[in-house]
Amino acid sequence: MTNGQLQRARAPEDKSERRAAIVHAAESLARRDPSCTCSVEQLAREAGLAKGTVYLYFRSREEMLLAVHEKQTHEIFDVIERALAATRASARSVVRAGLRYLKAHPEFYPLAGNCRNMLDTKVSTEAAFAFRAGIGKRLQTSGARIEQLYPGLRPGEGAALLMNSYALIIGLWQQADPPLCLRPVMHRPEQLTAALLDLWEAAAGRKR
Amino acid sequence: MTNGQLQRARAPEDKSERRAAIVHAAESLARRDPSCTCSVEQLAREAGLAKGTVYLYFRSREEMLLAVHEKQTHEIFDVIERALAATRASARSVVRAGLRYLKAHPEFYPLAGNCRNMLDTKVSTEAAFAFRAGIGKRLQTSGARIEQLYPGLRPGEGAALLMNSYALIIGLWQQADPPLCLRPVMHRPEQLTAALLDLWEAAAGRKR
Amino acid sequence: MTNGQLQRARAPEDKSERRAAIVHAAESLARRDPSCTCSVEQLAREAGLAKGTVYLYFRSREEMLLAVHEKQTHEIFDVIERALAATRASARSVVRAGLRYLKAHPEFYPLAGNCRNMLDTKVSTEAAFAFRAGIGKRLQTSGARIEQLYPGLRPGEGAALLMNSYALIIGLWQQADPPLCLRPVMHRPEQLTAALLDLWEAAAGRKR
Amino acid sequence: MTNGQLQRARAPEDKSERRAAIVHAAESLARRDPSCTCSVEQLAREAGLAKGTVYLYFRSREEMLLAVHEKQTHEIFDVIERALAATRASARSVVRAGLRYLKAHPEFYPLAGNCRNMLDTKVSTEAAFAFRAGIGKRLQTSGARIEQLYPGLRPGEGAALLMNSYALIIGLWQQADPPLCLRPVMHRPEQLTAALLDLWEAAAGRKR
DNA sequence: AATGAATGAGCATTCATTCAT
DNA sequence: CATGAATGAATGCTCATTCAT
Repeated sequence: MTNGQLQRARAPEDKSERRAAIVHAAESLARRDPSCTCSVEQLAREAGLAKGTVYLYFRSREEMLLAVHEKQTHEIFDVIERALAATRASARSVVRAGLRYLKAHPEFYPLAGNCRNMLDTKVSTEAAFAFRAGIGKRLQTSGARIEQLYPGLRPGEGAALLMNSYALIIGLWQQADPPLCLRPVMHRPEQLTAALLDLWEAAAGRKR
Repeated sequence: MTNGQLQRARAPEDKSERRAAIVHAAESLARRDPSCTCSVEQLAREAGLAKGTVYLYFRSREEMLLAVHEKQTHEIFDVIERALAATRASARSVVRAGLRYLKAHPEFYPLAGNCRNMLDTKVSTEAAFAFRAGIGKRLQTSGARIEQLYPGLRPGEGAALLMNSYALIIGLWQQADPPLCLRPVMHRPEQLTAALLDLWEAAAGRKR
Repeated sequence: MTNGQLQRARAPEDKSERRAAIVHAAESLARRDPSCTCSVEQLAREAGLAKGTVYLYFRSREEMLLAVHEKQTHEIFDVIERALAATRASARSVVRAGLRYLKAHPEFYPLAGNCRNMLDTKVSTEAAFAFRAGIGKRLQTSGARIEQLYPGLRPGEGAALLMNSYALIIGLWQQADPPLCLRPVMHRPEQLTAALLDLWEAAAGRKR
Repeated sequence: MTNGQLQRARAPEDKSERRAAIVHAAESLARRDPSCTCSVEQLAREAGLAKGTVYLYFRSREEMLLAVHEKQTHEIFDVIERALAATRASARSVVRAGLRYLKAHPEFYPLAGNCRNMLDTKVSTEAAFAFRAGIGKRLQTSGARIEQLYPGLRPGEGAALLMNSYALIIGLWQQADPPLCLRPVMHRPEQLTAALLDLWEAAAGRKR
């Protein structure tokens, strides 16, 4: 960086590193800005890049935000799979692990909430498909692990349980997170835990 | 209507009638446009009004959309309360009633999905609060009824069950509705029903 | 204009007046800026309007520039028709009249030169068609008058003569106007006159 | 080519060969893309080079396009001079030869049409001057040959005739090429030929 | 109250050009 | 010489909101 221009990423590994750096910068920015309406301008500034450079790594603003969401989703799966792999894995321990991640990454919520919108309109079909395929694979893997844990589950029900949990989490956030001025009716964190456990225990108790 | 202008709404009841008419027009429009990106221009045209007139009844575009969402949410509560009031009310019958409403009003989903965003940024605190309060009251009432039905529930758990159901519905829609190109991992409608029944039956089975 | 906002154009005649005012402003601007690359921003400023207002009267930047070109083209036809209507109309007098107009409106050239580009890409089909139809009609009318003047011409040859003249004028401007640093080979104004007269006299001399 | 880089052009003749190769690639590209809006990126790809390399041979995108135009213009002169050199050279045969070239190189038109714009704004004075000087020389040479053919012409009138013909061709293309939706008033190819012959025969018939 | 003309902030994206490698 | 990553100025257009009529 002799004169203000960035070190250039020439090798493929440098490039994916830079891509990751942009994603990381966006993640930080999102954490600070709960509404997650960050403009490309802001994103670039945060990453220490020129606007145009962002477009070397992402086809559109939303494709970039999707990448952030994707990264975080995979991180959650990592967490969950680790919890599932533990010797004393239980519904409770898995649920707790997932929620712990979310507590540390509150920006996950708005990103997840906008995901549908982004995929619908602003993301190329290929990118959308790749995203989905990646998530889908994790869902299958972790789902299968859950099915081992709870032999009452039929094939696919493990994945479904994960998806339901996810849906519940996002849905409750949308309804009930504080900024919503919902104090009077606000859900208490235990409500989410309890509901998740209901889902998991219903699964656990399933008999074929 | 001497000069192309609409009849004026002078009496208070005329005014709330007109307000309702705007909400109704927006609802129709939203049903036709699944992405729900309708501009104020379109909304006004659909209602047969001028753009400016909309702002006599709503402080912002978002407050108007919120009104649509509010109306629909109350309609769902009506449906659910009716189902709960039936002699042979059951988790299954209530869940069915709710899902039937949603099937007939697919525009509910995107509206609900964007609700959080709207409340966060574009809606006055009072309007947000009023919305929440209204919903909260329904939640309490219907929740209480559910608690009567399932005596194992503690106070508040009926409302929580409703909120959880709602969250699950919205969350699954966001993840799994077809436009998301999620075919491979796509949820099947039964998944939603099954998950909802899990929640409701867990509640039903609760012992103090 | 009590507070910086423009007087509003409500009646249809006010509106077309405003439209004309915008066209006029653009014309002035074009006269000052030979390259005619004016941005919408500039155009609006010149007209004393906000950017958005321009889009109330024109569907796109190029549709506006086309309107300028159209206006000028019709003005040339006016000039030519007047010359043709004179008692002692001759090739020379008509050619002179046209060239006099162009001398006073040098911005005509770049506008005409870019016209093709604009029509090809940035102008709605309807607008393009309307433009062409309008010009076409003038071409027929004036062409017919020329055919009266020179009875050797066959139907359509009058219009063709006008179009050829026009083409020659634009073409020579593109090749030879001073800014082109073409001093050494530069055409002298008489060359254009002479060439035009060649065309007109060839027409005049035509025998059936 | 050990590392994906092109063989380097060291000797001067290698360099002008590469320059010519770029021009050739651009010509091909222009032929395929009638609007001629090709970006430097595309141009470079077509030539099998990196973007930066183009800038080793041309100072700007426009200078490169100008080089294409220059090449084609000289080719037309070649054609015309060959026609003029024929034993039975006539206005008709020369005109025909020129038009035949254009028919085979439709990309000539947009290039010529944009030429003025390029020269005005995006091309260095030296490059513009060199271009003009080159064309000018050809114009003189061919013009002189025409003056031999038609002894009625005064010095310079041969060159003027060529320039006029050129102007007419470009001008009519801009007005009348199909994409302009000009069907009703559209010029027929014969119109161009006829007009050109008018010019040439007027010249031929000139008496001192 | 109703209207709709006027406003103008806001923004993603492109692409010619530069320059570190 | 060749490369292609980085740059960032440049810009047309939208649309929620205001306010003169």
